Amino acid sequence: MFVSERTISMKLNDGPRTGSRDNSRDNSKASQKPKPAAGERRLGDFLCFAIYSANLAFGRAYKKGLDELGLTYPQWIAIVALWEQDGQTVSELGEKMFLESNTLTPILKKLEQMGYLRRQRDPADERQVRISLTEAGRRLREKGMHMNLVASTGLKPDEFARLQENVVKLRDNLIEATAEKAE
Amino acid sequence: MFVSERTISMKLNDGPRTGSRDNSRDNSKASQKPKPAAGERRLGDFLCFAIYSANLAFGRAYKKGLDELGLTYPQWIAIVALWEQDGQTVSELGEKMFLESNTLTPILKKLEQMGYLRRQRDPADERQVRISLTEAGRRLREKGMHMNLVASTGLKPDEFARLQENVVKLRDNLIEATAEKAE
DNA sequence: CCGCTTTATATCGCATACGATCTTATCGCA
DNA sequence: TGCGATAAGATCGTATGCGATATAAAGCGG
Repeated sequence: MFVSERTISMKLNDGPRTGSRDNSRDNSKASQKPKPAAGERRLGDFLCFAIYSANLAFGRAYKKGLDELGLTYPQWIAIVALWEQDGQTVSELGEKMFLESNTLTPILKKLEQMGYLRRQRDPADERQVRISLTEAGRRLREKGMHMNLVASTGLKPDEFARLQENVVKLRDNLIEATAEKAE
Repeated sequence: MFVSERTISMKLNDGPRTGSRDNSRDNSKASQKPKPAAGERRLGDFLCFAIYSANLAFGRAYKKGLDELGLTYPQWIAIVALWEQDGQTVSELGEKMFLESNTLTPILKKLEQMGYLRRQRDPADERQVRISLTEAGRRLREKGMHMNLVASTGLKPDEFARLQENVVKLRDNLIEATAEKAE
C-alpha cells in the first residue's frame, strides 16, 4: 500500500503540474494568494480554531495522568459527571456532557466492562437505563483528584475563573443560536 | 444484538442490586453522594470541560454551513490553513493545525479525492509531500466566507477578541507545560 | 384493549484523534 | 562510499462524535 502510494505521488511529480508546484513554493507569499485583501481571516484569528486547538491541548495535557488511571479523556469526564449524582439515566448524563446515546452508550459499556459503573434498566420504565458508580469507580475519582492542571494553564485564579465563565457563556450562546436557526 | 442487550439488562435488574438502585433514584440528591465535601469540584467548574463542550458546540454550529459545502469541520480548517500559504508540507500544515501525519494524511487524501487539493512529493526531498489548493479548493474557501458565526457567539467585538486571545494563551501554556513535564 | 405515535437507548457507518509501528528517503560520519 | 541514525509520511488499531436508523417500551386515542 505504502509503496503504491509513494509511486503515485512520484508519478504526479512527473505530471504537468510539477513546475507550477515548485513555483508556488518559491514565492508563495508574494504571488500565490488569490486575494491578500483586507477581509482575509487567517486561521489564528478564528475563535473556533482557538477552542478546537485548546481542546486538543487539554486532552494531551491530561493524557499522562489519565494513562495512570487507564482512562481516556471522555471516560474521565463521564466519571466526574456520575460522581455528582448517582443513578442518572443515559439522557440525563448526556445533557450534562452534551452528548447523546450514540456516543455515550459505547463509553458507558466500556466503563462498565472495566468495573467502574453499572448499567441497569429502570424497572419503572424499562426504556431507561440508570447508571451508578461502583466502589472502584468512586475510588477512581479520588485517585484522579491529584490531576490538577490549573498551574499548567498559566492563569491566575481570577483569570481562570473569568475565562471559564466566558467560555461557558460562549458555548451556551452557540447552542441557543444553533437551535434557533434549526427552527 | 439489541435483544440480547436488553435481555442482559433485565437480568441485571433481577439481580441483588435492584433494590439499591431504586433507592438511589428516589432520594439520590439527599443521601446518595458519597461526599458533598468542600473540595468537591463539579463538572461545570472544570475549564477543560468548558473548552471541550464549547468545541462540540462550535462543531454543531458550523455543521449547517459546512454541509452545504460538503465538508467536515477539520476539512474546513485544513482548507483555511492552506489558503494562507500554498505548497506547505504535511508537517508545516500540522504545526498550524496542531495535528500530525497520522491524523492529517487521511483528511488530505479525502480532500484530494474531492478535487480540492493536490499532494505531490517534493522533488528536492522525496520524503516531504507538498500540498496545494486547486482552483476548486480556492473557490470553496470563498463560498465558506459567508459562514460568520460571530453573531452566534453573542459576544461584542472586543469581548470576542479578548476571549480569543485568552484561549490562545491558555492553549500555548498547556502545550508548553505538557512538553516540560515530558522532559 | 388495540394500533399508532412517541420516547429512550442502542447499532451502524463514516470521519476524526492518536499511540505505535512501518516504509522510504536523507543525513552523518567513519 | 557505505551504513546506521534520523526524518517525513503513511498505516493500523482503538476510542470518540455524530447522523441515520433500528428496537423495544410507554403513552394515548378511539
